[in-house]
Amino acid sequence: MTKSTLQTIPEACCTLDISGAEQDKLVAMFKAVGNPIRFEIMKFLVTHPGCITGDLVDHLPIAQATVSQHLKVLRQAGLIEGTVEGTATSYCLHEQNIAWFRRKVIEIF
Amino acid sequence: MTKSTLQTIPEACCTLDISGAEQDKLVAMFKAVGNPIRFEIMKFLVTHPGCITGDLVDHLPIAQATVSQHLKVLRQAGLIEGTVEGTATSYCLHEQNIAWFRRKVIEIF
DNA sequence: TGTATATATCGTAAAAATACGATAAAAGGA
DNA sequence: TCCTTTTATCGTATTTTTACGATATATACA
Repeated sequence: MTKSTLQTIPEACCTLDISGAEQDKLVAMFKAVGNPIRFEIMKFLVTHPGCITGDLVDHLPIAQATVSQHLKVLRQAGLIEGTVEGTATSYCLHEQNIAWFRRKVIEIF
Repeated sequence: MTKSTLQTIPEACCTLDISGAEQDKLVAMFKAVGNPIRFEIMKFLVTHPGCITGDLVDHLPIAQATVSQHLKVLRQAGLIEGTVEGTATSYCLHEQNIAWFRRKVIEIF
């Protein structure tokens, strides 16, 4: 008797309205924030909106180049926004995308 | 003139009540779900609660050993629970931890 | 007791992430 | 214009993650 004859996959009890590019975007956000340093950056931006890269470099135990790299990951995930101000760059959470993120988490989990 | 003399770190506009082991746990959850295969597993468990490992192996484009490894990551992050039933293992979301996860996301973001 | 089934774990190769120093780029001030 | 400041990017070493086949483990069944 083959496996497929007996196997009972539980019925889908519901549907989940996420897939494709939207799902990829959400997973990228989870991945971005699923790193201790990047989570710490997000925390710092919640409590210090508009701070510049140097503030984060001071706050974190890693080199400037690495902070910059992490900021890039968060930017590309759409979680934060950088604004060039003179020689500095000011960072904030990307409120609109964060709101979307929160909605999706609530929707799915 | 030194940097510290002029630098103006923006005031903390608020506090964020997460740190230490709790923060580590949350980051681990984000990391676990921040992988396309593992997110797909979570989705499948939402729609097919109580399914067994083999169901996931059938549903995913990767080897059984790899699925098992991903399930372990999700288990260790506290996102899912496995129940041994005969030779099979039935998986479900860990509802209590998922609820905590959702609360924390809402609280922070 | 032997065999089949289901899953977890082991060992390992390949790919990706993380970190750093060095350097480029871009703006401001002397 | 030259120097300083700030940040991003490049090149690269190291670590971690991801994937696989092979194998161990544990239950069920004949």
